[in-house]
Amino acid sequence: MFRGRFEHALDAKGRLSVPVYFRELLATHYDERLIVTNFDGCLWAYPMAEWMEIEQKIAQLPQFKEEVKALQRVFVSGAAECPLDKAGRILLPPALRDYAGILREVTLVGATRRIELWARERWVVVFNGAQSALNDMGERLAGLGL
Amino acid sequence: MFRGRFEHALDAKGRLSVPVYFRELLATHYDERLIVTNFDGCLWAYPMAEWMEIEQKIAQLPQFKEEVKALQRVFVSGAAECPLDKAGRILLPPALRDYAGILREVTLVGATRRIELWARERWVVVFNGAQSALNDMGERLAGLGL
DNA sequence: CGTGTTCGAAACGTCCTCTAAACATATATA
DNA sequence: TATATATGTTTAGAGGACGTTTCGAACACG
Repeated sequence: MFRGRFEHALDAKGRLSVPVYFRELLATHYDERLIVTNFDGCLWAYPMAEWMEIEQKIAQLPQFKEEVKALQRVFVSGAAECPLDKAGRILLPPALRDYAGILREVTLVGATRRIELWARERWVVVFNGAQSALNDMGERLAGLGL
Repeated sequence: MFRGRFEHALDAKGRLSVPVYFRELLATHYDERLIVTNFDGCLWAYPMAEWMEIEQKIAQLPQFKEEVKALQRVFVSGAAECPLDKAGRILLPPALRDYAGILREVTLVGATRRIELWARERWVVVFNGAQSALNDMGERLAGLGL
């Protein structure tokens, strides 16, 4: 399970060094392949095995439903395989970088089954938003069974 | 189960010495690893085993729900492992200190399954707030089955 | 009232991990 | 063959992590 936050920077070639902590998780619980896709104004990175499960589920959904088509057109079509190189870095395709507004500074966000990649400036906004959302959703949160 | 209140202070490197009482609880009922995360303007510290249960539950929730994403972005992404060192201290990462407004003085609050860490000034306010809240919530309190 | 013990705070000092940047090599394309 | 793009390697140094010791205050006990 991914958790924790890390501040990294792309190198001149658009490569992002994955934090050692995540690398070790990947090495011990998964393989070293990540699938990265676009969503919510940031990038979602999944270990291959997790991604396959999700893809499988999407494939079972009614293919003519609007929300399914939309999901496929954004979430599935954006997906790119980004294997870790020998220095523990991943190369982020330009299209994904553009989508997420990533130029150099990236905040890596451990989010249980995925890692989110945010352009630093966007993350600040989103984090505060999420926090106030949690306050406003007290009851719904309680409903989650935690 | 954690209970009681303690007033401690960080050292120059941001380390917090955990009260002996909590240390002994950890040693006898858990292992010596704590997961610390940010919530409600303070820090929540869980024994690893407790944390894993919560994380597990979060992983089972619908990942596209707003409240789940918010929870992951605040609660899960804030989580850092803070093992006890040989002097019974934990190192609080700067990001967590900032979040909780902790500079030096910390109030450690035993809260059953977790320990809360508060910046002293905030704690005073929150404690009084909780007190009046208890008065206003007589009925809801009764509904808890105690 | 004095003594001893426990525990937290402070002050040092060292080690070493990790990232980022720079450099080098390979591969592909024109 | 030359140039651009992708991939790999190396290095340095900054920052963080960790351990130890000493001091002092608080407390308990005789």
